[in-house]
Amino acid sequence: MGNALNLPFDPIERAHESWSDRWGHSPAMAAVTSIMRAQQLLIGQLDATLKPYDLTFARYEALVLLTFSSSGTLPLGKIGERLMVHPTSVTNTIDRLEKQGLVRRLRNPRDGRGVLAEITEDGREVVEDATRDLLAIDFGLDCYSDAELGEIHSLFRRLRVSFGDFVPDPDDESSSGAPARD
Amino acid sequence: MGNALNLPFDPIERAHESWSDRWGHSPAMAAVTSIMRAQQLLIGQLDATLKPYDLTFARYEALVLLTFSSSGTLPLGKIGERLMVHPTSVTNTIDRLEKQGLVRRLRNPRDGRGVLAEITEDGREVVEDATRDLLAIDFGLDCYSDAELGEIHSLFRRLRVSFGDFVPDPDDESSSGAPARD
DNA sequence: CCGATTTCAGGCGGACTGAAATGT
DNA sequence: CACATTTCAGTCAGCCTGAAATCG
Repeated sequence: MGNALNLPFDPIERAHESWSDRWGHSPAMAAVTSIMRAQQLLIGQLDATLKPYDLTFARYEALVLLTFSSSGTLPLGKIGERLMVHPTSVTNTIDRLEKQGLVRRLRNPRDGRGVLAEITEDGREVVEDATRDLLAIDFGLDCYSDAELGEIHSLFRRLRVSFGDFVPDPDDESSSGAPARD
Repeated sequence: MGNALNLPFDPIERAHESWSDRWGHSPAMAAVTSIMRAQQLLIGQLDATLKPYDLTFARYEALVLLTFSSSGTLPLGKIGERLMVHPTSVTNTIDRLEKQGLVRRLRNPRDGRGVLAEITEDGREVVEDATRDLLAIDFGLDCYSDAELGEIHSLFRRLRVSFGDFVPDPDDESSSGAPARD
């Protein structure tokens, strides 16, 4: 996984202190470095957990998305939209999954320009097994309570809105992180 | 930057709903996908902000670290330790910064095995300018209050401890995220 | 000789750009 | 024709492994 440094001090805290001395206290600087490191640790553990299946978290997500479709198929473009990844990355992801026999490509019967990815029986089995393993490690977040996980989810939803990922439903107060006032 | 999808729905929320139908409610799954997306958005904006200086956030961090040293120098190994990156990644980072004239390599006078990276005058200027720009966008986190930023920092400190990044000072209650007892 | 530090060669998965192929 | 969808070729930064070189 490449971590477990066990330093006798917190390197991020130390950087934050030096930073404050030079440019002034910046909670944003401390937070952003924390987020970067957290993501690095999490993706490391998730990918390590999926390694027995020769999957990465990105490919796992694509596979899961296909199981959510009633027909087990989705146009590549839809996959890219839902996973928020570049079209060429989708092609690459589906290429790998297809070589592993976890999906197959079909011509889209309703649009000759399009291609459908269809999950195979092997793919469905792998998703079930991999999901069991990921749930067993709580997606790397077992140090948090459900309430804290909800807090994280809610805080970052706001960030995604502010970056224009999606337009929040004005009737949904959970999108703002604060109670709605009509 | 590659984002600003402006979807009429939240793709992560939708995935979470389908997930709940199939494998049960998992706040961890929702949180981890939020974290992944947040990191992707943030690194995109940080790197875009640093592009005029031909820097990435990773190289910027190395440069900043050097300014924190009183001599303006650090052994490469120390840089790797503080930034929590692989030794070969440090070599690569310093290579690039050296080609840009922002650091230079020196033989470590106290250890013939070691190499010191020293920030140049150009390097110091670039750090000041780049820092100004990053502060101007609040490191991409301008949608949060200082209290929320502290919350994020504190929550992820706990994650980093649980992954063994460092051993928390037992006298420091901020390391646990919960009040200390005796 | 053992161990620490850094470098080098090389591979890998992911993200991107630009252009092409194909079909609506 | 313009437009949408996917693919291909190629580049790039990042992260890793394994082996070498250098020195304590």
